[in-house]
Amino acid sequence: MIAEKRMDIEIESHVENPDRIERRREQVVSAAVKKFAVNGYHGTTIKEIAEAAGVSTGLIYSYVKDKEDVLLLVFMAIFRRYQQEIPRQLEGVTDPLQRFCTAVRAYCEAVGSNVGATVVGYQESNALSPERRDIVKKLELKTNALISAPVEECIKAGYFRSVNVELLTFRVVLLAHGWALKNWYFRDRISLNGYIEEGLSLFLHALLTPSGWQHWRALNEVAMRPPQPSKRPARRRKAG
Amino acid sequence: MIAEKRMDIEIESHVENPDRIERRREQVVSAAVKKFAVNGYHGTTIKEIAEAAGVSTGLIYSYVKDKEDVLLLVFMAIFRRYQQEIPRQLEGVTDPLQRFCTAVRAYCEAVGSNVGATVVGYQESNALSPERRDIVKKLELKTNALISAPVEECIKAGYFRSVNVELLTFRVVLLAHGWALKNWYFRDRISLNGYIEEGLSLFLHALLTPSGWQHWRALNEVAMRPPQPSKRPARRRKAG
Amino acid sequence: MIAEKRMDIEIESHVENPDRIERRREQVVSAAVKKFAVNGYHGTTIKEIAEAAGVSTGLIYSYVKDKEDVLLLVFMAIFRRYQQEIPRQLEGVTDPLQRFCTAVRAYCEAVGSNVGATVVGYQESNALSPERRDIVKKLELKTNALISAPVEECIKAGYFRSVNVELLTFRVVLLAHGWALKNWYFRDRISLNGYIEEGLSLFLHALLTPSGWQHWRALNEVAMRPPQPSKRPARRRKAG
Amino acid sequence: MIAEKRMDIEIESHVENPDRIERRREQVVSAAVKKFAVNGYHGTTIKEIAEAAGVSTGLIYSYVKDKEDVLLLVFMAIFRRYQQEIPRQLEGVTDPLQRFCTAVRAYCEAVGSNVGATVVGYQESNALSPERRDIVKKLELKTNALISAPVEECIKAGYFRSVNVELLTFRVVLLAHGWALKNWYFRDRISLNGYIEEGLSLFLHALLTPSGWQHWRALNEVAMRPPQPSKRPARRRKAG
DNA sequence: CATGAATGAGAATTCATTCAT
DNA sequence: AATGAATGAATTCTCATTCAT
Repeated sequence: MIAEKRMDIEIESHVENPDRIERRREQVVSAAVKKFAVNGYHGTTIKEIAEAAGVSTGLIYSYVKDKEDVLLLVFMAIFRRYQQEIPRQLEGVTDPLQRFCTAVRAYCEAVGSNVGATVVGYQESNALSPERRDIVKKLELKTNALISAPVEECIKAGYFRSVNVELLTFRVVLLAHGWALKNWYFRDRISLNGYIEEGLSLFLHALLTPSGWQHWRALNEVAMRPPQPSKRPARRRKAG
Repeated sequence: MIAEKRMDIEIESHVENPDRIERRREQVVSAAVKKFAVNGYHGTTIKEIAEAAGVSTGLIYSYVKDKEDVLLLVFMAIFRRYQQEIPRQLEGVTDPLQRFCTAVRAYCEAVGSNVGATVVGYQESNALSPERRDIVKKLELKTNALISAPVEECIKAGYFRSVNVELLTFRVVLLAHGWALKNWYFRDRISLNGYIEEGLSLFLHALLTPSGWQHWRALNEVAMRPPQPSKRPARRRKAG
Repeated sequence: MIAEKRMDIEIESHVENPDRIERRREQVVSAAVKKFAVNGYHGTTIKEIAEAAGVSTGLIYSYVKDKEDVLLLVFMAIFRRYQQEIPRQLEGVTDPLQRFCTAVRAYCEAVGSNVGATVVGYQESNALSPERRDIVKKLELKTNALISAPVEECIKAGYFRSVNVELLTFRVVLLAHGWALKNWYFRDRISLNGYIEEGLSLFLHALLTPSGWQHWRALNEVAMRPPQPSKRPARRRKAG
Repeated sequence: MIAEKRMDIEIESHVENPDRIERRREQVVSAAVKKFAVNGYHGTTIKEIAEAAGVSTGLIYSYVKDKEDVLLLVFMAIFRRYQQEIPRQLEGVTDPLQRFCTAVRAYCEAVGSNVGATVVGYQESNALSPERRDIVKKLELKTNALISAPVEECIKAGYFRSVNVELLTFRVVLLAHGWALKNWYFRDRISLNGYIEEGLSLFLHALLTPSGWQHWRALNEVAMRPPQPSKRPARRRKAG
């Protein structure tokens, strides 16, 4: 946790006090995300970020080397969120299938609660210098591990067919990011929850083995957190 | 068809001759795609595009109102490609299931043969003014129709479960775009073909009804282009 | 007359035929005046002039060295007008006082019938290169002679007090140009005629000697072209 | 008075401090006037103004929205000068006729001490956008009031014939501006003072009633500031 | 002679970054 | 530490001028 907390420690700052650094950077990143989400990275000036953060332009440069660093901080904040939210929701969940579903939901919800930043992540990733882009790629792969682990568990447990884990993970990631990327389209057509369950259902239909289906039914009879019934006619069919 | 071909003529130009317009714009767009793919829209100057296209900066402004128009032309070129390639490959294919598979493959291949432009499409779409963004959205929805039509045919024929067509279409789109978006990752891990078939397999497993599976097997006995065998243990399950 | 007609012969042209040169230049100047009057010299492009003249941009450069030459042609056209109009109206007028009044009226009317060009003359004169500005200055002084001659005659005849002829001439010029310069203000307040007679009246009151007044009254009894009565209370005063 | 002083504060600036704004703008306007007077508005680049003012190009845009604003500031500076100088010289002068003469002289002197700016005013007024042109027109009319008031007083006092005040005012304005407009001509022929007194004499001859003349003579016997005797032979004639 | 596409130098403007206060 | 005025390099876009057809 401390590692994550200080993940951005590598970014240079003229200021000594680490707490102050953290506080100021949060202030700036939060303002930057807002602005970037509306006008994009290139459409946002440092001055605007400073104003939105309620600080002077000069101050930003005490906590950041250049404008790109602000973007990198935004990326880091996104990934930090994933690293915090997904494990938090997985806490105490032990069943592989449940862990998979929970991870997918947690990821999608994390994206959903920060559509702006996620879109910025996609749209502006090539505004980063190669080195910084590498950092982001690493963070991305690290985040993927949060999804691929439950997938592997499900395969090992015989619930999922044996598929290419990497590709599947990536498809889950796209499911989540898709909500952000095409938010303009989905916004007034479907709820985030509906979107998630429809996606999850597609994955389960594609992956569950017969034993997996059995386990799935068993889980849903205990019914801790059933997917929305309307979205699973298949279950009833199977149940019937 | 002619309408699509001249879609970009609506963009203002000081030059009258439509052939010349088309030729010059192709020249410019082609150079722009190359440059945008490397440095992004904002990271590319008009001068660079002009140089890459082997023309003067002034010339560009004879065929385009401003830099944003160049980006719009790039988008239009992408969509034009979809509108040309997918129907071309569907020509003569009548079976719904085959049409679905062919459409998915054609879409993915179109993206694959123009990764640069597709990524630019994602990354820079918010660099467009609202009106132009609307044009792009419309083109996108129009392209989606190329996928959703076969999906609906498959459902009507009883081959696919009855799912939300819009969402499914969108998922296919993401499958295709995913190849471009994460190309940096997949490039040295999997071939485009492998990527496509893995994705297609996932969709089929998720969607095919028993009758769909039957039809699928029948099709593959004629065996024009079978999915990789290792990916279909499920069939046996259903059959059993 | 031929000299004036060919006044602009010094401007280079790639075209041989003098008649064609004249015709084309007239076409261009007339278009230029229209455009300049609305958008000024700097606000008008060669392309716009060409369009307004119904020719190609290239053609203009066959009859003119550069854009400034077009402006110079405009100036020349203005002065040609003065040189034509004022003498034409003075033709047959022999009385010095009448010649003065006629010259003033003719000058003002010439300006009035070409407000646009006159304003351009003022506003853009310093857009000319020094050499061309010198040409314009010479033309201006030459035009002034049309006014200063009658003034001198009037002084010699004892009708006018002996004043500084140069200054007075210049004041008459300003009277005429004033109509153009402040046209935005006068347009809906007074007619050109009213403006002229008021100005003329002021000059006469300032200049006429007693013998001048006497002559003036005599002239007006013959009454070829009396100033508007309402503007000459002074006469009555003297008469009384 | 304070209102006038801060008139230009209405022009947008990124800088808050009004004193700094005023100081910087003066710096820039002063440089701009110099440059404009030589090369005109269009012939002067922002870079040149910046260099002449000893600042960076960027700085100018902290105090001004665009280049046109610089021109507007130049205009405002001209009018501010009139609004300051003319009232200052009229201070303590109560006699209508003296007020008229003083106002005319003050106006001409104000113009004379800033020929460059005045010429720019004429030549470049149509370089302004309509809204800004309106501002300038209003300022011009406001300035005219400084002249028309004494004129009306003189008429009311019976010193002047009853003439069209607007037209007369305008003629006085042209007298003053004429010095600037044709400065290239007058410069080596006559002093500003000679020019003024000749002009004033013309007006007085044109306007003074018998009672006006009487008052005039009385004033000049007290002889605070007599017009150059050589320019007023008329008086003697009348007196005789 | 006439055309109009092509050129490219030049201008206004923006904005990341610095630094004196 | 914080401020925000100042800098100036970089970029988009324009338009006078040329020249192949």
